[in-house]
Amino acid sequence: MKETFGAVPPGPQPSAPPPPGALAAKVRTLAPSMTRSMQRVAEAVAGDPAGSAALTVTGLAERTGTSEATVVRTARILGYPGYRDLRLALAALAAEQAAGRAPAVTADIAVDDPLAEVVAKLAQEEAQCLADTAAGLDTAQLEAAVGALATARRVDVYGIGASNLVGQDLVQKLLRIGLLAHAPADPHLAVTNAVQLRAGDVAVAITHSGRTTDVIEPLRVAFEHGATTVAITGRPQGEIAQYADHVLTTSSARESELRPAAMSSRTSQLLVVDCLFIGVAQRTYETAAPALSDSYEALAHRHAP
Amino acid sequence: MKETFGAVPPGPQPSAPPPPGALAAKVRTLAPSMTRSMQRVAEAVAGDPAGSAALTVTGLAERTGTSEATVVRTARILGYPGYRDLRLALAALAAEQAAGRAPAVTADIAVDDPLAEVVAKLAQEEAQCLADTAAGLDTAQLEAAVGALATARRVDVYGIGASNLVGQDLVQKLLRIGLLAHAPADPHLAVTNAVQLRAGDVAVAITHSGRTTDVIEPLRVAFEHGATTVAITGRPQGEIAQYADHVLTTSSARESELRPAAMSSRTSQLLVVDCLFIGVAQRTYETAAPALSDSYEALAHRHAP
DNA sequence: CACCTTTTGAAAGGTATTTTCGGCCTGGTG
DNA sequence: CACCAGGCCGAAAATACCTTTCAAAAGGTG
Repeated sequence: MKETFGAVPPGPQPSAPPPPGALAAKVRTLAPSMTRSMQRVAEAVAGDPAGSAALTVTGLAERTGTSEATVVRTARILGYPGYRDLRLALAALAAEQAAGRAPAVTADIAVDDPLAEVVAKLAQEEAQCLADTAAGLDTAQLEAAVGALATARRVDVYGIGASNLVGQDLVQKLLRIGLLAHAPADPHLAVTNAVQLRAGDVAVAITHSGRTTDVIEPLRVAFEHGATTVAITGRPQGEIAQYADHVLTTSSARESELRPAAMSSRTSQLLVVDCLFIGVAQRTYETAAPALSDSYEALAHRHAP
Repeated sequence: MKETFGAVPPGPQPSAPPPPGALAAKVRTLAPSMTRSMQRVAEAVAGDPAGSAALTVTGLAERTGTSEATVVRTARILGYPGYRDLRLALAALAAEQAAGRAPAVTADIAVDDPLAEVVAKLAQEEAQCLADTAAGLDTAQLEAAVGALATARRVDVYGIGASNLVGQDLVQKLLRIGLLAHAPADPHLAVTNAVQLRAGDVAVAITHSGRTTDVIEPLRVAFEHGATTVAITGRPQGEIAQYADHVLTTSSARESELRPAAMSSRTSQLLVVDCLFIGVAQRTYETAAPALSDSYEALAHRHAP
């Protein structure tokens, strides 16, 4: 590997391919798929970006009581080509949070919190969740997914429970711009539907855990039948990724007793769904725009004057 | 490291520690003491920190038409032990100034926005929406609604289209903590249900416009049958308020062509729903907590290992 | 308890950075 | 104009750092 040699064009290209500030979020998202020693490393870099950026691989390995290999592996999991790049990102992150605003850590919602506080904390948590998701979303994957949807002959959306509602949201939106979409709530029906899919069709699976059998199964079937498959999940390493052409990662904020992870995942998922929708609407603007206003007008008489 | 010691004019102090920010200034100050090729390097890094940080010594040497040695020498002049450290500082600087120009009041999402921007704008808009809603939510009304729900014998949730999905979200949550709840999607069914309600029951209506006939109607029926009625709407003055004992106001952010108000209202509505749920869960903690973990465990086997 | 899978660190193998070293250009001088 | 410092510069060697490999250790499983 020659690293970034001739590959860099002489022109100005300031944008950063690796996400800048999403590190803490990514650590949280990916921690479950890490081994113990990797988690130690991830914790160290998330906890002290500045300090870690000052260390070499060997130094960081020593500080975390692991080996160089583990440090590199962790960097890979976090989405960087190697430690060198993680280190750069750490330096950037440190500067950013030194210069910028406080990360604003919210306390968990407690049983005896007054309602006013509950409202504030919930709003804050969900906002954080949105920021994390936006920061961690892989634009290239999104682009690919949007492209597939925009030209899809037919779209199936698989999700169970709360995720099914998100799926229905997507379906409602897609229908409004003229796409053919379904979000079967019944797992058997989902598989039955999936069998019908072929190349040119798109299947979207939504599952926070990435391990929900009832959602993996229809996606697998769709995948094997040649449909383009998209997974919206909080565990991009999960089993579901095996059957997904494009993986869109949602971030899960910390969970508390009263607010399980499943609850906050919905916010992330909806953001991703909205992005998909807007993307598709942009690409099919000629037909989407009139379809949107048509559907608006068609509903007008259902409202009181 | 003897290097060009005697050659450095005694004027400006070489500044021993590695300061992060004032790089451009330093380049200007130290430029006189630099040779021509060094100046080219210094200019390049000062002019495009981000781009330079992405390059290796060799890459930067090529871009500036010099050699690796010169790049390293320049780094030394600028006060760093070597290029490696200059590179880290550059990454930090780039992040810093990127964060600086971040705020940028969100413009509307345009048809030709690149996806990365769409993601950022959507996240920002929804976060704004959350903040607005949290700020505008009447805690007393919320408290009252929570109280009614916590002791309800039965809960009906009315909503159509996207709002119905929000209603289903609420229903799913309430079911998880042992409440009896329904969210009929069919307006006729909704009215049929509403007729059954009596004092001690709760009806929740969700409509952004506050004028959706299909939602007003069942709420009116419920109201007239003595049920406690709650309205979640963006128009607290709307017709629906007439039949609501408690009105919870959602905020609607500005709408754009591609993003109708209905879309952003969902975020607000979900926040309100979450607040209701948490409130109820707090007040029924004794039964809610075990019910929550039961439902979690019951689903465990539906996940792959 | 044997077997297999996963995880881990030591050491080998590469790359990127730093240092060395000699050529070359510049400008001054006889 | 020829010659000679004196320092600038880059090719290549030397080193530091990062990455990969691989076998041992740890952890599960039948």
